[in-house]
Amino acid sequence: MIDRSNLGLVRIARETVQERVYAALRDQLMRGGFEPGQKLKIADLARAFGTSSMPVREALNRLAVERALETLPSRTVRVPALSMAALQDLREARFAIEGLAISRAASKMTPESLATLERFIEAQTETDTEHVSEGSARQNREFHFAIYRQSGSAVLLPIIESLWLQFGPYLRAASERFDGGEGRGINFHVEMLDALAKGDGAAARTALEADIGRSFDLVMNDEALWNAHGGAA
Amino acid sequence: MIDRSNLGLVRIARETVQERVYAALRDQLMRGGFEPGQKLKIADLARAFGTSSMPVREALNRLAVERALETLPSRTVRVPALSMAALQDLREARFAIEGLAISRAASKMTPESLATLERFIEAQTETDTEHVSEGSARQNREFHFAIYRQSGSAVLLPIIESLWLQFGPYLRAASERFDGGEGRGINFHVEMLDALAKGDGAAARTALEADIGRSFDLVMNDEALWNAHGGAA
DNA sequence: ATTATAGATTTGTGATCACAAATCAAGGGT
DNA sequence: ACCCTTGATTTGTGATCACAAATCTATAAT
Repeated sequence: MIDRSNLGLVRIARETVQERVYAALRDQLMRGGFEPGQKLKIADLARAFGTSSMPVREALNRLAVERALETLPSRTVRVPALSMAALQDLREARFAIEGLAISRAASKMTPESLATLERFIEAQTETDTEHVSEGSARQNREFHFAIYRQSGSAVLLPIIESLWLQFGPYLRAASERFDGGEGRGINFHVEMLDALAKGDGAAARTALEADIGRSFDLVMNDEALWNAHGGAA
Repeated sequence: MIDRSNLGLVRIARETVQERVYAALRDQLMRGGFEPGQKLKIADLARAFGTSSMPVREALNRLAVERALETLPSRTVRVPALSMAALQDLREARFAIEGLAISRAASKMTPESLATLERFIEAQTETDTEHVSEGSARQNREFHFAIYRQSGSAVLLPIIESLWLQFGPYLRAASERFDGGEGRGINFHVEMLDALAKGDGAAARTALEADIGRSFDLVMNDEALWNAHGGAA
């Protein structure tokens, strides 16, 4: 089909079609590009990506295993619609797991990693005055995962990514409300950075929980969300 | 046509070939049936199962996403060989996550669920005098997951299953040492049950950590394991 | 004897096709 | 009018094949 003869000595690890499709779908999910409850059909996506059904079905499978998507008994795949109880469940899990990661990171910070976090915060405050929804979500993500990566835990990282994927479809709603909301002044990221700089794991954890908790509050207090599509999944 | 009007209540969901293959491989991994570092080839397994390569590759993919297997840059799949550091990482994660699950379960126990746990312990002590390695591993698994299920967390359960899968290849070594070891008398399961019956989440968590910690100690103190195949993964 | 290289073999990825279950739509019976 | 059934369409699963990258092996050069 496509001629990909070896023009590129540059390429180290070859990139499979499945990975491109997976990355695209994952990104879309992370930024809330799909509606909760929306069904994803293999043939549609294959046509959209210009591939056969094979890479798409493997990408969907992978996302389903990561709990970013759910498989109905009829084998069709859809974006999960979280109930209020499911959101509480997810929030508690994020508190515990990301809390563990940040408290571990607190004792492993280096001047370099602290500087990196500082740069993220600066970039954050710049875009903050503009529009939060778009670039800031990515900045936020980078900031958090820079910390989690610093925890040095190969076990926790993929788990946390899965948790973020599960919250993904609601993240757009959260950041949109955050955009116009009143809580803009408070920046928990600064608190987190300060605590990490001091090596104070407990304080860092507290600030992180406040940060995560706010996102959830924004979603869970949004009446419009729960009237639109029945939240009982 | 076949009448499925009333019979349909029995059968819940049709079983795909992929699921059978997945279940078989997963079970094998859980009981330590594969060597750490062992490479799994699609064609071999397909021949062994009498299927085409398709269901096998999807099952392997799924297990890789669940971290029960790892994919090398050359796309070949193998059973991960955990380093000492990786085991410590895994142990801490299990402390935090399963600890959260049991402390949540402590406030949700019912007379029925307590009775179920008690039955597992009785069955355990019976097989205990015989041979631990085989049936007891399953009993142990059932006991733990009965608790985790009682936590009511749909988020934590699949995460915990993934953690158990990661420890799977070393579980055989642990239970074999446990078999002849001196620590037989202590049964942390009883402590866990007592704490759960009182609704004491903290005590249940402590007992659970002792239980998990012992498994890891048995593996991590086994010199033979680390001399055989270099533990630095 | 060791390393390098070229050819052969193995192995995974992606496309295409056949099949069966599920979903949807229309028509008939109560 | 409503529900049930029947048939058509859609959709996912599994098999087979073509291709390319990776691995292995044997041969040749130093």
